Amino acid sequence: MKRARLLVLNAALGSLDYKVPEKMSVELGSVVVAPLGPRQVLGIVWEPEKFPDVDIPESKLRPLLEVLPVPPLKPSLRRLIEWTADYYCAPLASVARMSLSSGGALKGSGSITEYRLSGGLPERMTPQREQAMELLASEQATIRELAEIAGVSEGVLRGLVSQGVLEPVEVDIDRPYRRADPDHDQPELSVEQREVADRLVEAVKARTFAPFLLDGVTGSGKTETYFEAVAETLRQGQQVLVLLPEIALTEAFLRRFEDRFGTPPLTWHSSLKQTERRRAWKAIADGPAKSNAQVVVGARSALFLPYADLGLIVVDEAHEISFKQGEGVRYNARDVAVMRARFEQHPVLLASATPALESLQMAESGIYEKLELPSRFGGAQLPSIATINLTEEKPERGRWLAPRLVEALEERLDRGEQSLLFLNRRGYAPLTLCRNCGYRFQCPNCSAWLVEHRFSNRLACHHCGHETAPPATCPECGEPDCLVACGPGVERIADEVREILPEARVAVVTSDTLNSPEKAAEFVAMAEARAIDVIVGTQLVTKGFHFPELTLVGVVDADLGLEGGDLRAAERTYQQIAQVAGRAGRGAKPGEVMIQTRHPEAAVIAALADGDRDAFYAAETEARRDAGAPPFGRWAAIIVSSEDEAEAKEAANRIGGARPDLPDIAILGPAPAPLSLLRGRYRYRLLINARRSAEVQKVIREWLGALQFPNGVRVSVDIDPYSFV
DNA sequence: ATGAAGCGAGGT
DNA sequence: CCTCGCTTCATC
Repeated sequence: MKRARLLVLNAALGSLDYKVPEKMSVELGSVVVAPLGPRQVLGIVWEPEKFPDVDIPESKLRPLLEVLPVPPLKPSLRRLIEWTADYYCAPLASVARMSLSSGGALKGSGSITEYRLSGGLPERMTPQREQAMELLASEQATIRELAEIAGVSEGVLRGLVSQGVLEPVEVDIDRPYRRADPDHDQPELSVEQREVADRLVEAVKARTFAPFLLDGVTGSGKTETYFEAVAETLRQGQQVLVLLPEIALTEAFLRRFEDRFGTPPLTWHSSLKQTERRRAWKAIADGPAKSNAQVVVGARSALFLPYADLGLIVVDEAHEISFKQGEGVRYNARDVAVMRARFEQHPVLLASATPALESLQMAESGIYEKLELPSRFGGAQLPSIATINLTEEKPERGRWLAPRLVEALEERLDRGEQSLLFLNRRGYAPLTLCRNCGYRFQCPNCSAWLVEHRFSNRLACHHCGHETAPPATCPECGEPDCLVACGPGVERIADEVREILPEARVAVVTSDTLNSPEKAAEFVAMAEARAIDVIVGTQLVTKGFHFPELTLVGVVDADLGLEGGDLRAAERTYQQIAQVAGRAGRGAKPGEVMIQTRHPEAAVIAALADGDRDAFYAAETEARRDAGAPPFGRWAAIIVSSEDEAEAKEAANRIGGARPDLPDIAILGPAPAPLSLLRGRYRYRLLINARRSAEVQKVIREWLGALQFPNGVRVSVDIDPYSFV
């Protein structure tokens, strides 16, 4: 009898053995459906020896039900899944699930039915029908997805189907994509770019593991340069994965890609529709020869897809902290990308103008090969940077922009140039309080203030999504008209700009306003057409945008990111400000940057003002070395949470009580986490600081493995944490 | 994970 | 003697 050991896609279940029916053929990596009690689960056939000490008698084995018609997961991907689970102390099943993220939808193949408007009208118009027809004007999707988009029930849409208003379209999920042409439009590269491109092309041809750090100043043309490596990978008949940190970036990126290769790449991100996801997944697994899935541009989740033949990974804006997943499997896509390249034996490129200290260190120690683009493309100059000391040059009362910055804004408007104001705070004001009794609006589910959003007239929690309308009277003392907004958010800065420059066209750019690829595209088009004079934005505007007429960047509050004692605060502040400064003067006209701060003497701010990147990295390196922080030591966090505060505290104390006593590992806490209440759960945290030589993961697994916790308690481990909330 | 079984408290 | 809600157990 043939036996198969499955990695069952159910966290905490581990492996289960099954009988392979006579006429069924499975191999390692096959994706199968298996019976589990009264249910069915998805599983992956795995090497039995990876799960030792299992000995189940044959009589207990039930037969597998079905093998899914998809290529088996390759050994390189299975090793990557194992490595990720091991390194980040996550269940194997949770990691494996990311590879099969279209889930059970892979059953069967062939076609599915989608619907679109036929142009006809219903016999009777109802408000729901009208709403549906308006919102679905240019949509084609399954009934379920259309219902979601239109905000009506599926019944309403089925009514429209029977009246012929929505017409069915058979969609073949196996239909291939359009083929990209590596020689569609070859750009002129500078000498510098050419050298870097040649080195990358050579590495792609070599078809072996080779990690690169592409360190190029903002506006140096990194994308065009690595596109040459992409082109070579296409010529080799292999696949490319480009990881980008934000969806807002992709729109501009996709256009540049299409200009270069004649067709847009596949995209992979959380807002893909189910059918698009299925099609992309299948195409990626089937490989470029069959499906034309040659280049995938995606968010970090694209990293675990089952590429048939990957030949290159590019991590663009590799310093971005959003590559680190903050919940579930807390992996860092930048680091896992390097591991994947190693397992698959191909080059990997980390590109950034402000590399993470860890990446620079790897380059310096010769583990990564460093490639540099030290000057801007097309002769553009890097912007000049000045600081404004807010303790000396004070903004007017109730305002946030210093007179010198206001003057500079006026100048740009007169000259018809664009300005960008950066403040990493969404909404109108971060805190609302009652003038009469001092009541502060707090989230009921989180230990955080509610942020006023004046544009949508809501008080919102940025952690859990809780929202209320601002009341007319204070909920505490009942006084009317007594609520005051404290501190600025981007909306408030935008208001201030409109007051100072009434004729300026102001755009607020945050994840609230640019929440879809369409909105992002619309913003880029307006900015390029110079229909916007002043952009006020959060960190979203620090990335990737290229507006040649933008010549002034104002950083409203450079000190914001330095508060709170985050281990990476200085580095993040440096990166954010350097990146946003990099938006200025990318065209023919020189750029100017003004940084408002109360601490012009702080090392980060001084380094930015002097344009002395090396000084910043040197100071930060020393600080990290002293603190035993990465890359010189390692951090990990254990987060204990429960809806019951006493229970969470109890569990955390028990973990603390069982702490191992080892010479190369220091354990701090437990203490309430900085956000001690988050989404209705009370949180306690232990921090672990280890020497590089310590086997942190092993220690943590053994430490926590020996303990048991009540039902409502969740214990999660964060290796190399980025967020310290 | 998640359904089934086991078990004490309180109700008929 | 039954029902409800909760904990414990097993799933190949």
